[in-house]
This record gives sequence, structure tokens and C-alpha cells, in this order.
Amino acid sequence: MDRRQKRTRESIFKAFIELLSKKHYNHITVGEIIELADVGRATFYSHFETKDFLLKELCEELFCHVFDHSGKGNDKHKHIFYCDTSSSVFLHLLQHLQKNDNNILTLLSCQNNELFITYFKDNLKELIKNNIELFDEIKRKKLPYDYWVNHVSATFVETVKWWLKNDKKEDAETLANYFITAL
Amino acid sequence: MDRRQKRTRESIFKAFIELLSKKHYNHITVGEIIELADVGRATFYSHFETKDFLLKELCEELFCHVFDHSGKGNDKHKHIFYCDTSSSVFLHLLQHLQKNDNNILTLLSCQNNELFITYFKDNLKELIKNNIELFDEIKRKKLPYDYWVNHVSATFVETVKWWLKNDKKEDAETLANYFITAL
DNA sequence: TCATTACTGAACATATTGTTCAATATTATT
DNA sequence: AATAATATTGAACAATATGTTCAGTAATGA
Repeated sequence: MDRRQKRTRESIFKAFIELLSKKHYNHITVGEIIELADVGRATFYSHFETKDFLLKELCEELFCHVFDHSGKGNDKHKHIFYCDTSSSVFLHLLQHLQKNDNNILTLLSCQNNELFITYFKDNLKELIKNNIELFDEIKRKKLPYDYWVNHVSATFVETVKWWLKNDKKEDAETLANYFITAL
Repeated sequence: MDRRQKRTRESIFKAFIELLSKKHYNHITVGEIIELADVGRATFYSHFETKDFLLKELCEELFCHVFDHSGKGNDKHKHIFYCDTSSSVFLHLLQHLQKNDNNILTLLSCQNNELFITYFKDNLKELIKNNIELFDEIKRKKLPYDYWVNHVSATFVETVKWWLKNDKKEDAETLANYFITAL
């Protein structure tokens, strides 16, 4: 891919994330994005059809990077899938997030976090499906499969949200314990 | 209150709900609302500062009607607070929602349901706080108070969301059982 | 070096927002 | 039934945002 395209794309993403951390998605204008990203209007629209598509592509890029769905090959994140206990799945993922290289925590904390939480949860569900045997077997057998998968992922997400809202006071181990206890 | 004001207000709410059930909040324009509600532009803006305020007022009206926070006096919904078991709290509330007089289920099912789920959950939390002793005491004592309150309300909300997404196949009792089992 | 591709910036039509105002209709009150 | 108060109307308005176009310029890769 052309160096220019990459630069532009990343510059737009960066500006967009910065704006999202400050104000509500609905009130961010394309004008603001291109000014902060320092690219031309026409350039923006040659990359992204609309603001909504920009959001969508950002989500896909971020979450596909953390959660690796291929399930095959020697992916670097594959270890997330191979954990002994449910709490270590949580720990692994949380540690990934904590680095915040990819700004996921920033986006999960911002106003409009619902936009990202949907993606987060969808990806989590896949992860949980592949590790379903790690979680409470008794409950699993009493409940419809997708109700149970949804419950586990929702509990996961809510734990992270709660943690973020409380200024990340707890360490990863404590949080993992809460998650397991609640479940 | 003047009959005209009431009519206008309700007409706008009705149109807004109808539009919300069809398209995304962000893509609904004031122009569409007033056309469907059949009121003048100036009238709309004399009632609601912006579209965002319209949404806020709609939420407040709907949720304050179902959840009654006063906690005092002989309110008609007070019985929600006085249930023996956690499952009957769920049942009571679900039965209220099922009537759908107030379109809450419609709004919780629509695109953008996050907008309403936030309100729903906030109101639920209050309800749960007032009935905290009904839910698993062992877990409660192991977890921070507001983590636990959040977990119970999130599980509640997720159960309703799951039910709505699956076309409300289950009856209220079955659903209440899922809720209690998951918790 | 050269052909290709990406970026620019300005201009453009179009759509939406929120305000203003004078004319009109409805209401509550007496 | 008459009146004063108030709500609605519709049209016009400036201001802002959207998404497109295009000719000119710059960067890229081969």
C-alpha cells in the first residue's frame, strides 16, 4: 500500500480517536476531523464514504487486531485461546488491553462507548465460544447455549466497564476474581 | 397544562418513537419529526431545545412512569418494590413491560437501543438497591457493593435484551428462571 | 526518468439546524 | 359570548455541515 494512503488513513484515525475522547460522536464533524488530521476534504472522502464508515473501519481494525478470529495458523494472539482457567483468559485479555497500544481502553471509556462495546462484546463472544468449557459447567447445562455465552461475555464487558468507570483502581488479578465470583 | 401543548407534545413523541423504530437516531431529522407529527417547525423548537433534548425528555417520561423512585407514598407501582423473591421482582417488571403501553419494549428493541438501555439500567439499579437482600447473599458479601448492584442489573438487562432479540419466544416465568440461574 | 496514483483546496449544490416574526387559531376565564 | 392570554403556524433567514467535482500539484514505485 502506498505510503501516502497509509499516512493519511492513520492520521485520520488518530484525529478521530482524539476527538472521540473529548466529545460525543454525533457532535464531531468531518470538518473537525480533517482539520485535526490535517488532510484535505476530498482526501477524507476518498478514504471513507461517511463518518459512520470511518467508525466502522476503526472498530474493525482495532478489534480484529486484539481478538484473532482466524483460529488457525501461528497467530501471535493465539495464546489467548489456550488458557487453563477462565480467570486466565480474563487476565490475558485484560493485560492486552492495559497496554492500550491500540487505544481500545480509551474508546471503551469515552462517551459513546456503546459504539465500541458492541464490537468488543461480539468479539468476546467468539472467544468465549471457543473456551466455553472453562466456564461453570452446571449453569451452562441449565441455560440455553447462546443465553449463557451472552451472559458470560456481558459479565466480562460489565466488569471492564465498571473498572474503567472507577478509574482502574483494582489490579488485574482482583478484577479477574470479581469476574469469576460474579459468574 | 393547555390542551394544545399536550397534544403537540404527544404528537411529537409518537412520531419520534415511530421513526426510531424504523431508523437510526442519528439519521432522523427534525424535519421528518415535524412532518410526521404534523406540527410547525417553530412549534417543535418551542417544546424542545434540540433533538437530543427530545430524546432525553422521552426517556425520562417513559422510565419515570414504569419505575417509581419516590419510594414514599401510596404509588401505584410501589408493589414492584415489595416482592418476596428476586424472580418475582423480575416477573412483575417484565409483566409491566410486556403490556408495552409505554413503548418501552419497542425502544429497547430498536436500533440505538443503547440510548434507552442506559436509562433502563439506571432505573433498575435503584430498584435493585432497594431490594438488594433478595439476591444471592454469598456473592454480595464477596464483591464490592456497586460492582454487585451493577452485575445484577446488567444481568437483568441482558436477559431482557436476549429475549427481545429472540422474538420473545419464552414466557415470563422461563425468562425469570434464566435470570435467577445465571445470577 | 516517467507513468501512475494520491493529495489539495476551492468551489459547489444540497440539506439541516435553530431563530425570528407577524398572522392566526385555540384556550381558559369572566 | 366576549375577552385576554397563549399556542401554533408558515415562511423566511443565517449559519453550518455534507458530500461531490475538478483541475493542479506532489509523492511514489518501477
